[in-house]
Amino acid sequence: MKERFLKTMHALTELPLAQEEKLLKLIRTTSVARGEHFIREGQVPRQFGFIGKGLFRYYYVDYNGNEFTKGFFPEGTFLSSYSAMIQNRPSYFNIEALEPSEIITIDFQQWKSLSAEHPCWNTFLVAILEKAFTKKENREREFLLFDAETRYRSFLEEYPDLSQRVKQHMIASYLGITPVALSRVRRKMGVTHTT
Amino acid sequence: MKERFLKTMHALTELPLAQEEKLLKLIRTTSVARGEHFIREGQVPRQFGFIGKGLFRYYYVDYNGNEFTKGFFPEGTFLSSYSAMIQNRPSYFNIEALEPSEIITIDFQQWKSLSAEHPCWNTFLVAILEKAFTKKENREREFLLFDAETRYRSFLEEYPDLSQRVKQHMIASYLGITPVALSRVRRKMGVTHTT
DNA sequence: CTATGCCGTTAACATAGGTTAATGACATTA
DNA sequence: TAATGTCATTAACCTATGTTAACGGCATAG
Repeated sequence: MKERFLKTMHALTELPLAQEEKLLKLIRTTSVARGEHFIREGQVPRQFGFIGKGLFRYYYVDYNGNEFTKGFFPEGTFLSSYSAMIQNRPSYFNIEALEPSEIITIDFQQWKSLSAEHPCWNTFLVAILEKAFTKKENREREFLLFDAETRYRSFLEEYPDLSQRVKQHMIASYLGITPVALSRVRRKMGVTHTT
Repeated sequence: MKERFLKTMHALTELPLAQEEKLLKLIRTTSVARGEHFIREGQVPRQFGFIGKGLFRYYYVDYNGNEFTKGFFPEGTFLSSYSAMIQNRPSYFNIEALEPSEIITIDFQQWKSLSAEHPCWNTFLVAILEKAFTKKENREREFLLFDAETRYRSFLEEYPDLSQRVKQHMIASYLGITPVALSRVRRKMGVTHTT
């Protein structure tokens, strides 16, 4: 897992060896059972993570108790309620493991101290934030321009494996529709149900 | 305008005087007429801007020619098709002045050279990107959780002055609905039309 | 002043998607 | 095996929003 983590880091920025070693001293590894939460709505995040193995989803719950999936995060991606963490306020959403997962965690305060030490960390942050921003921008575009069927096709293209790993009602909640509506879209598209 | 620009920069990061002076050598000021475009879909952005006075909107056009407003940007904010600019690819959306405006422009290549010189520029970028990300995240949340009326109320809260400065069909296209639907929502809310 | 065009409203109708409930497939547990 | 629970599908009905078209107010050009 550490290797995958370092590979991902290196792809995002150049890391001086001394800095890399300091970072490695901050990491902890944990297992997360399926259904377990990395963060719950209302909690102030004190750490962020990196997924070595497994799958997570971020989701909101509305005033009626309905769940809306903000995103899916598979192995090789970072894990955090970022806005809440940097503003030191409660998270608006939940992060839940959809599969038994192995993750790395890093304490945010320790990370902040480290990142103040060397400019490479800001380069890293810029790279991460640019990626995240571009992704959100694209999602905004799809909500503005596309109907449910087109958003579903786009989801299938972007995450070809997830339609096998994730329950349909969660995909529906990611698309902003009900499971019933997704089922209708699938029938219209000629997709057939496989368990 | 230069003063406002510097004030905004200082609010985002600490600028060594030498760096500030170099930045000021890069800026150009321009007037943009109402209806004129800062960037058009399909163009590769070569510069970004800062709005000293006026108002802009970012908008997509779909395959049917319908316009969808991505966002409104008033004085004191930055102006760019950021994802396209950093990836050196054509912009997916247009940026248009809704009012006669005064802006500062900065050439992206020159900015890149400057920003490589000193870590303060990455700190600045991180601050900007965190803001932009948080804003997009919030918009995603509203599309997922809220119906059109709730999104309209939220728009009115976030941009109290814009309902006076912006035509309703543009507000509708920002909310992801038609002008007809917005008019219905307004009637239901008891809002009365003032020109 | 008059003609024109743009905009917001309204109405009538069409459609996508929400809601509820029933059903069958499958997996889990007693 | 039987009982239970979860999930995707389907149907019937409902509601929000899209589409088209008519209308009136207002600004602007002539």
